[in-house]
Amino acid sequence: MRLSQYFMPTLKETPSEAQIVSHRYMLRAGMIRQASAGIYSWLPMGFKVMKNIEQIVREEQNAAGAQEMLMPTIQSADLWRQSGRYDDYGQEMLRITDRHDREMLYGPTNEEVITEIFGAAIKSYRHLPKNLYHIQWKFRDEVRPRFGVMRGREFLMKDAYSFDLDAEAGRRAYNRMFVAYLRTYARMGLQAIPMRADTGPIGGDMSHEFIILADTGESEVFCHRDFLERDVLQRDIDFDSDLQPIVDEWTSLYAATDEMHDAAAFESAVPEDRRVSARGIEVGHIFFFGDNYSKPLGALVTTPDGDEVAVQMGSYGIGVSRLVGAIIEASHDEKGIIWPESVAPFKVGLINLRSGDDACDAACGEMYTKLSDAGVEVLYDDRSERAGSKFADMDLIGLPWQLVAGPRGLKDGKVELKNRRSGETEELTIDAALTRLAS
RNA sequence: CGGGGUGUAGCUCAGUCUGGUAGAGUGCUUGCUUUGGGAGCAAGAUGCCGCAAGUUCGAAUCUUGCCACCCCGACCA
Repeated sequence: MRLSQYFMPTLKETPSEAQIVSHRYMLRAGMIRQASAGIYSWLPMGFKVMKNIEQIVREEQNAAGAQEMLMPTIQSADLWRQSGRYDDYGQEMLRITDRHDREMLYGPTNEEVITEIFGAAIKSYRHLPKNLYHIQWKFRDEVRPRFGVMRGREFLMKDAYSFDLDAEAGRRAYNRMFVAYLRTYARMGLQAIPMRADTGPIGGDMSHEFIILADTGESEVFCHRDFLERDVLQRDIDFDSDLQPIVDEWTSLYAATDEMHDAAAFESAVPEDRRVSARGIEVGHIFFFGDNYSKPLGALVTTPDGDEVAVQMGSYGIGVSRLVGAIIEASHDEKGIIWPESVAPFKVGLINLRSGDDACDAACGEMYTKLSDAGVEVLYDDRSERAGSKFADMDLIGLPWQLVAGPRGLKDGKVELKNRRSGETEELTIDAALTRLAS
């Protein structure tokens, strides 16, 4: 993509409404534009990042055996009356009336809809287990939206729902999602820590929040330092195998948000030099809830014995749009964003230091074409801006690599390759730089 | 929902107290000079001063009502 043609309205100054770093950088980098409180338009670059995140989520869900579908944003109030949540949900639910005076709502979550769909189609234990998910916009009418996309009212969420015959099978479904989540975040360059979450009236240990550490996190968290040194991607996962050992490995060490925190337990379980107390951002939540919805909504299956039982369910959410902000919170410096390569809108930012100069234009044109042909996504800054503003913009938008060509280096046939994260730069020939980036 | 605050150029903000032709910086346009970390000079364009009613000869400024947005708290993916 040539920057001269790309819609990327960057700002030099920070709009006054933005407080936290991800919000400031997303506005300054031209990734989003606020439409109204807690509701954003996603401009091309922000949209690209969100799509990259979504794709990682999708791949890992599929690998774990979940099947993608799509449910509507607008739901019927009647369905929610059956589950009893229409009145319980309160003002966070955006209620709508259609032209026939029918009560509708903009879905804040999808348990009712999926349970109805499942219940209408699946009647026998023979068709279990199932795990269905979608990636869809949700709306929760927060009293006070803030932090940009981290806590908007409208947000994109992946929510999966598992259906099993009994609680033991439900645990296996839960474990698959648990491990898939670890992998999903790791692929985005995040170290997410599963923390026990409140299971409410159901009880048990089958609810975890996935938390990443960031100074601007909304809640205080406490955990063992070992979590920060683990790499779940190192081993291959067979989702058909028993995943309990891996789950145990990730749940045996102390990790809790402030609501679940027990200072005495923390101190006895974790040696002093391994204790981490920090702030965290919740980027996912998994929950096993048994027959809470299947019972009232009549999602019953026949058992091998011929009995009818309500199906055992779990739900598994990942805040996709929130992750865009969360990744920035976890990965930035004073100049701007630092994208992990897996979610970066482009891999390389190609900077032509003097657009209009024949040698620079030719060298950049060649590099742009060859990288593009090699399947490398390049944002080519061909604008006739000054070097300083090109560097500043490129640092702000945080592409992993900056490839810089100017008259000075090109005299010797050299270009400069800079790693955004480390700041290291290297002078290379054009061919060497291309080889490096295309590999 | 309680408390506080702000609405003036794309963005950051002055001007409001004390009513009298709408301002600055930045960004934008044009030209020249520049060109390796947000350039210099010159010329230019840009506003229902959040909306509505009122007071007044005259309202960005005073009064009333409304709307929007932000911050703190309580609440949440």
